[in-house]
Amino acid sequence: MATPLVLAARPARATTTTACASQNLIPATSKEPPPRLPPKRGSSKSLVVSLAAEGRMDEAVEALAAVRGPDAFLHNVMIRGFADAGLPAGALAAYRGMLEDGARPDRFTFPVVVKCCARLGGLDEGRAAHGMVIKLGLEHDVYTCNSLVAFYAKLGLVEDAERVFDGMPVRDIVTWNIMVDGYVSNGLGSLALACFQEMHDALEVQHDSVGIIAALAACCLEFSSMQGKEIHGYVIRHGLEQDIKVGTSLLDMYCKCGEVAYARSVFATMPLRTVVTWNCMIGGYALNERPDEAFDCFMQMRAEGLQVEVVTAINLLAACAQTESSLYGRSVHGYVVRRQFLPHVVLETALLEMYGKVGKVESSEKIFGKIANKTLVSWNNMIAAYMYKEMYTEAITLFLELLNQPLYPDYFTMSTVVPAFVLLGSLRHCRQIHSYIIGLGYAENTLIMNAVLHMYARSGDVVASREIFDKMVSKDVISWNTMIMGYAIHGQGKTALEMFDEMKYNGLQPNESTFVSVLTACSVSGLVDEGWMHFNLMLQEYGMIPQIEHYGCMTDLLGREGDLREVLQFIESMPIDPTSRVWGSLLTASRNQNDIDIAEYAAERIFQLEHDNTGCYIVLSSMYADAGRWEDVERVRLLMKEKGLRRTEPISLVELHSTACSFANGDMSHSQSRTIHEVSDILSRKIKETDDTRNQSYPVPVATRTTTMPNKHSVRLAVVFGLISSEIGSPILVKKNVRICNHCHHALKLISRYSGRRIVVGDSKIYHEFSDGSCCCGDYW
DNA sequence: ATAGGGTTAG
Repeated sequence: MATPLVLAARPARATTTTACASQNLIPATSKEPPPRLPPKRGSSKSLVVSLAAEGRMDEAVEALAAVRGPDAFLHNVMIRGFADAGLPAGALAAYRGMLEDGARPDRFTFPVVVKCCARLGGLDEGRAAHGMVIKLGLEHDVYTCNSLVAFYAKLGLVEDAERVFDGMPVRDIVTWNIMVDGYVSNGLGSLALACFQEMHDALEVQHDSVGIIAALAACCLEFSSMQGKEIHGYVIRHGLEQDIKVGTSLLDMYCKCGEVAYARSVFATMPLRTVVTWNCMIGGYALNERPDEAFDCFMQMRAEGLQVEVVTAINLLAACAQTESSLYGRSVHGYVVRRQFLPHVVLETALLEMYGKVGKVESSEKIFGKIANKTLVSWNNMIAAYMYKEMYTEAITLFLELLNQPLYPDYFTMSTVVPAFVLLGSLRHCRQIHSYIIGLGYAENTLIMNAVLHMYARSGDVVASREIFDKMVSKDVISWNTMIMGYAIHGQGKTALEMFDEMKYNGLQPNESTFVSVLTACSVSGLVDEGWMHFNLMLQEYGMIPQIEHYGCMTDLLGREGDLREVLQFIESMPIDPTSRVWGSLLTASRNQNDIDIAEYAAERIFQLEHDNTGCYIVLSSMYADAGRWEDVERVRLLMKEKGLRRTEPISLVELHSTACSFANGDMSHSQSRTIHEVSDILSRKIKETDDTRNQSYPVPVATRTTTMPNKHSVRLAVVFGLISSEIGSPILVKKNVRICNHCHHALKLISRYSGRRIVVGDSKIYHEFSDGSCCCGDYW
């Protein structure tokens, strides 16, 4: 638009009269620029038309007022003028004015009006317009119906969109494109592709780029590069590959379907690329966990002189998040500050996520605090950042704060925060979060209820898990896997296997994870034959090649049997390189058999893979201690100190009716600590007296502090406190963060007998259910 | 004077 000369001569920022006066372009007495005179117009009608076309809507409204009895055409001009000027609310006001004027809307009115309703998310207004369309007999107009289909699809009302679509006597290519795109934007990839196919058969004309782009987006949703490749073939056959947007969409589709090589070749053969093309390529590398290639691509982009934009930075940050240090991320941060890209919610969220993933949670917090209008994604990422640093209390606190916001937690929120409740190990909290979830209306959301199932099972209440499971409307493989695993970790192997059969009976196809659950059940419950049977079943019946996790379970299973040489042989014959988890399984087996030589061998292998495996040092050290090899205990202690490793402080949490109490080793902080310690001492003495099993009384060296004495272990204090503060006969539930030592395991078996209580202790891997002198784990864990 | 298009966080 041409600016009046008198203004153009003014310095940009000089707005005072003196500045203007000094220029001597405006008379000193005039504070306002002279009124702009409209160019000569033929009539008041054409004045409205030209003002509306220029987007000068205030003036257009005035001009319209001067027209006597404006017709539908002129009203349409006004509506369109507002819409084009980015004022959908104004357009709707103009439409209402049209109705008040008694003008009859026509086939040119509704496409714009309905589109404005869609943009404003105004469902009621859109429905009213739809009613008017029918009243005026315009329901067969293709343009009008197209806008209605798009409107309903955009508001997520796919069925309404389909109803309009189905009722159309004539459809054009745009109708079909809108329907395909409508399915895509509602996450219905396979319906979109079916519609795209149907369109192909129904229309005589070829697909255009718009339809192709929508169909490619559907392939992304379906993670189907196969169908994407078919479309790619169509594109080539019909000469659509020259279209940059089509090329970019193809490249994006390949990236999102994990086919980086194809994406790269599309990229390489594109005659022209836009910034968006580069953004997609950088984002694609990041998505496929190839940060270095993302950086290379970025450098190349800059070398070609392209301007970095916000999306480029966001995609680049995803790559930075995958590097070890915060170095790259910090430099991108500096860059976006210099370019003044901030504030920008998505960018800030990407920054906080990046800092979270490289472990700089304070930086995340700082950014989070500054985001003016946080989205749910911002909250989710901040919670995830806390979780990554194992700051569970902070994660939960933030989650509770989120519940006070006008935002609704989604699946990502829940799946991020539920593990915090799991690790906190408090059933009370589990029940709280469960009721929140119901309150939020997620009771029938399979993904979220799966997380809840898992949470209860991990927190010691597999019965609650089962109740929820039975009530679930639509169970998927994960629900079954979770339930089987729930029984597995509670030592109920038989029930787990029954669930597996029932799952198959219900027509569900087991996947790799199902077998991890099944094999875990067999190993925890010592079902050796069943374990082997299912291990073989994997390949024979389901054509699945056992993965390292399955071998891990088998190692556990064999370790139970006792022949450590056999376990070692099994590990060495595996077609996959054993991981520290597998060697850890051998370590556990050798600890149980008291074979220090093999334990040392396993530990060595673990240290080769993970020099900082704290648990491994602890097991080794306790084996040395049991053997009275104090100089070796000291050696391990020094080694850990050298590496800067500190053992995870064991914490045990006991759940009572109204509260949960946590205990550390040798804990004296509780108000009843004296009594607790006294009772623990009495029990400890009683155990030694009546010990008629394999127990050798442990040597307690002078050098060892009281806190390491087994009867001061956190789990004992928690159990004793549970015993003295709950009703006689009621079960005790304790959750601890590290595995239980054999002294405590032995002691708890006997305590369960003496007290006549069921004592349930969850460690970091499984649940031990002690009753009447034995444990469901069969003394192997 | 009328409808529909590619890139962004988990």
